[in-house]
Amino acid sequence: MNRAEEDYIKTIYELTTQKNQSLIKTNELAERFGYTDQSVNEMVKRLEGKKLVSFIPYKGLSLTTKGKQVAIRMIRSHRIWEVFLTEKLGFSWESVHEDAEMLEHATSDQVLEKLYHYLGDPIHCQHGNPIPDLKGKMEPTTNLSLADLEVHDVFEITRVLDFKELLVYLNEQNIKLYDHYQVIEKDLFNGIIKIKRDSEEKTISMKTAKMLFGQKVNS
Amino acid sequence: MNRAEEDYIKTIYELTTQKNQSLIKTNELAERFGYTDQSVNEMVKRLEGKKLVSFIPYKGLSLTTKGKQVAIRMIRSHRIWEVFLTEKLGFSWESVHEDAEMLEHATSDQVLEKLYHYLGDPIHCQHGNPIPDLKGKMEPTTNLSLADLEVHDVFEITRVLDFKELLVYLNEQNIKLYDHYQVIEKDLFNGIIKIKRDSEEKTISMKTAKMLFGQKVNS
DNA sequence: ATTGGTTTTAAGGCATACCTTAAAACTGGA
DNA sequence: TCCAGTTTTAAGGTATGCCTTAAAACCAAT
Repeated sequence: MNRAEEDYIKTIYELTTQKNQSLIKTNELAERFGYTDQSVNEMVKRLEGKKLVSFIPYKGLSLTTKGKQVAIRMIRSHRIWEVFLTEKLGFSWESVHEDAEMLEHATSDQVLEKLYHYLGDPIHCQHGNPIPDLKGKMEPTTNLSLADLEVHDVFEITRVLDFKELLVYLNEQNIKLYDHYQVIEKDLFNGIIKIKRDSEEKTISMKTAKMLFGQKVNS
Repeated sequence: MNRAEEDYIKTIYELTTQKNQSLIKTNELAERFGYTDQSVNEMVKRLEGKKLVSFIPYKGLSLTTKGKQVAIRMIRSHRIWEVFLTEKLGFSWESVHEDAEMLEHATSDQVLEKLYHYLGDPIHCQHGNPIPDLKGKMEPTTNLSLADLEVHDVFEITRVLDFKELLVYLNEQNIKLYDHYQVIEKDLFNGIIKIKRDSEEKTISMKTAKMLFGQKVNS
């Protein structure tokens, strides 16, 4: 497994999870990476040869069990490093992605497990994404977003997309993980939602609201 | 700078420092890596093109100022990671080299400096090697070895070679950095040296003694 | 059943970083 | 000064991982 292969595996896993579908297309991968279809096709064949990916021409591709294990190992590594960088080194949550991306590929099993214990066996990264355990099991992620709520609903944010511009915006607005917000207005025509925490009101776009996940709370 | 180039730069620096000479030969590099002379020659040309190495055919090669900076940055990264792995994660000193080797290449300047402060701005790694500062300056290393001493001399070990078999042996013998030992016998014919700490005597080979560095102490 | 658009494959290229074999250039000692 | 041995370069090969262009295969809709 080299860096290029690892990136493919991880991206296939992410796309499959995000789209909640079992098969993805090679051209979706190509678009994500900014590569040509042909390059992706070549790599997919290589990964198929290594039994990491199964590919049915004209249908789509998916990770094998082995491929899934590799992907989850990298996600575990990535999220553990994110916790280290924020909790121990004091990085802000919007600045850790790239560094975690590099470090995750340079981490042996021994280092990863010792680091994990050193961090106190955390269950989530700073963005609320679950950290898979050694067997690859992880807490199911909520896909209920703020945009799915109705007026009067109270919502706890437990997960946000690891997307730099969003995170910078949330910093500016002082919106944090585990904050509770009540929906006070939903203007679908303008695509705007008004939310309130204590006496503080905020107006955010539906597009932004769709990037904040969590669960309803009894108010 | 990719991984291969970084490894060349670092190895050129190490060989130059170890041999205490300004020029090294391409075939020395080839031998160290286990590559052919031709492969090394090609890479040296590439590095020359990037102004990292200067090469005078039939004379030898050396790092340029730029190349030296790159090398020292990597050594800094390597030794900082070694401190982290031993001090924070609890790894033993003989087991950190490979992991530090991987991590050093995956570390941004920001992470390296925050990590350095997190560790309390250490001056040495666990093997006693100095950690260069941000400008590349580092404490000069002692090259006085235990093998250079005479009977009755008292010696403080301040640096040991980062060589797994040696470190395992030192663990077994409970010989640690900053320990003081007195030379009580030097048997050049058999290549053996007897040393004493408190009332404990140890017999080590001259070969081993040559891997332990430090300074004379007034007894 | 044909066709138009999508998807895949084929063929050839490029850069990196390694390899082998063999020729050419240089060095230093007799 | 010449020659033997060392060092370097030349030429061509391999695998990875990307590229372009173009042909072939397939699917679905008419």
